[in-house]
Amino acid sequence: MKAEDSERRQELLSSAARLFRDVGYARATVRDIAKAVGIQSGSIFYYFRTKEDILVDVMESAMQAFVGAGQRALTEAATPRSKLRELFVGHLKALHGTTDETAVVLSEWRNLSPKSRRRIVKLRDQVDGMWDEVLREAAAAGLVRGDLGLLRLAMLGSLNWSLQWYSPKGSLSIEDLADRFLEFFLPMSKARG
Amino acid sequence: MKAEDSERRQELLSSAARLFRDVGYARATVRDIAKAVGIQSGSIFYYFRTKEDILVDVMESAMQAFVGAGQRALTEAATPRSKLRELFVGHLKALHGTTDETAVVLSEWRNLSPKSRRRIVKLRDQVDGMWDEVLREAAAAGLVRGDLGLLRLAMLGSLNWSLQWYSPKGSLSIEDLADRFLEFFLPMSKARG
DNA sequence: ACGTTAATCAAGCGCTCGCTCGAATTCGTT
DNA sequence: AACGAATTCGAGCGAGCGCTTGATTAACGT
Repeated sequence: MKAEDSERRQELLSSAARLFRDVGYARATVRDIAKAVGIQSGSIFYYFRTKEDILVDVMESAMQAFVGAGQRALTEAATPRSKLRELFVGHLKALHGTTDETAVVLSEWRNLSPKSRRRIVKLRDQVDGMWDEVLREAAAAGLVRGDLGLLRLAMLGSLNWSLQWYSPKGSLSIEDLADRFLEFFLPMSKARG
Repeated sequence: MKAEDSERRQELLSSAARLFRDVGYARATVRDIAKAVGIQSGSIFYYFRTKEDILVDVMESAMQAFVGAGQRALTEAATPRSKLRELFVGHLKALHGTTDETAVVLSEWRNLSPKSRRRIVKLRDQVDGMWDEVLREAAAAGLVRGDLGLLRLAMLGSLNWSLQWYSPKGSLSIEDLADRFLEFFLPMSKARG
């Protein structure tokens, strides 16, 4: 098995992701990451050229989670309103889910080299494109109005900020949260689709 | 003049704040901060016990800027809608203004000790209280509905996220941005006050 | 059983970091 | 001018960092 896609490598990635999320990229040392999977710190560099390479991998797959959530919303929902709802739910689930530590992609941009940053930005643009598509349909259906680019930024801001206060362990489910937020942004049209 | 409130100390604080904002707390070294004001790195510790003390000071005065913005909005605006608008404008101005580097208070919580964190949280709660007060009035006037705590989180999320994309140098003024965002959250009631 | 390659270890290099400290300098007061 | 206090310097300590390297072990096809 090639080191590029070995099991150990995945193990390292997910341990690193959790550490990056919990204490931040700068404070998470390669020794910490190694200890989390039970190997010596030097062995990490058999799988990754640099510590930054680990971050790039983590952030890229985190962004991919958002892309996937968006694509699922677009294909599995029919009406503009339900597409928007699924976009909300999918985004929140990606943010607060347990599989990937997608939170890292929101807070560690600073530690990326310009070249790596461009790679991630491309994925982010893909996500933005899907939102804009759904928002255009929603606007055509009279659900929303105003500058749709600004609306997307407002919506994503609200959703992403949930990282600062929301816990899936609480009494508010992700679906409920998505519905409440959705009502803030389109209070008219109670049962339109 | 006591070292507690000397001019040099203020100089250090504002230089440190800018560095924290630009490259993050972890990557901003005390040597960087010292060089920015033209002294040796060791001299910093004549004014601050630790590097973290600098961050605490920066974050505390940043939070104070938001408190001040909120108080101004509450006293200088009359109707619920205009209070909310001034809250939006004041918050955005504090975020993107040139006097304080308030952005630091949103991104560097992780580097605070539990004790320091509690100090800042207290100020944040004060800000939240003002928002809730305005939102209660807005709800009473029929401007908004739903869970007001969630609404506050949604609004502040939208505003705070602007840090990721908004630049005051662009064609969109802060007042315009505040108005557009406000319309997203209360599209009915065009001219209600 | 052997040889080859993949995977891991153990040690440590070179560097930067926050911070210390005694000496030197500046400054206000008399 | 002289003194004490406030301020700054300059050198460096000790620790932790990312990363390297040569040796060592594990895994596997033949």
